[in-house]
Amino acid sequence: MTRIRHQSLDCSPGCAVEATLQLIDGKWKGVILYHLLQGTLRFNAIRKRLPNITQRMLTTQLRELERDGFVLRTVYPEVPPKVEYSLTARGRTLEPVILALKAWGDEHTEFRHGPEARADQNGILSPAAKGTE
Amino acid sequence: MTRIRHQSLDCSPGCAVEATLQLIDGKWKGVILYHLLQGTLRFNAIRKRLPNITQRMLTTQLRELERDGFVLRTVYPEVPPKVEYSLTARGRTLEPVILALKAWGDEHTEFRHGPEARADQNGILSPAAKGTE
DNA sequence: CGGTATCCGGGCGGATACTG
DNA sequence: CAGTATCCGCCCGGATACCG
Repeated sequence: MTRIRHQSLDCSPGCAVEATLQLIDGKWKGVILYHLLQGTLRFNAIRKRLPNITQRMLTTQLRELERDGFVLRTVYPEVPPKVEYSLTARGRTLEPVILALKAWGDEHTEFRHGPEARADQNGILSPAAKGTE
Repeated sequence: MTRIRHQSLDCSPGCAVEATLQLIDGKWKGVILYHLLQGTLRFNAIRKRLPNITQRMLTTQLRELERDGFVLRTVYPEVPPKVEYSLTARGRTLEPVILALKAWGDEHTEFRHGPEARADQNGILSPAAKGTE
């Protein structure tokens, strides 16, 4: 696994764009990073924020983020186990990128798929823990 | 088709991040957008900048970008045919996002596959410096 | 020149069951 | 609680051939 996808990075100067995209690609990585920008989270805490992600996928994506040096995984040898995920310094350098993505989405995306998806028992964390940009 | 991937956008506030990512995802879209930021390009002109993209893929990605309202396709009824691609106003709103991706890549990516790929026949934008390890 | 049509392998990611 | 293991469908995207 490890999200190889395909690594033909022999493109032009735009190469850097591709390279970055491949790192935060993966269907869930962007959102995970976004949530971790707001602070350390436990495994199931992240799950609550991504209602549709499967356990397997969350693990996979987190492992890849960890492998890429964006996320720090801290295991507390307790019973029951407790694992916390936080951003590394390198992970935090992605903040402008993530925020740019979010800003654009907020500005130009309309969510049209009925009102049912708006039901969200959140309030877990302050959603505006950071500036709008 | 059209890059459906999967549209379970019922995520939390980070949803906008996902939404944006899905639009510029697709292995080549980011780079294509990047190059089009620099001006109108003909089909084969784009191909030259993406040495590894296949004709089919370039067409597909351009069609999706067009369908998403990012790219304008102009056909000149000549012989031989001439088709130009340019960004729409909406497409240009992605500029900060693309530039954020490129900036991060320039700063944090090392291209490890020999010095041959450093040959850029055009310093269109700021080529910036490659990062340290 | 700028496509389209078709075939096809592989990875991506979902579902489910089991573990420490 | 926080995983791992396994099975498997489906989409992504490459290769190739042909068309206006």
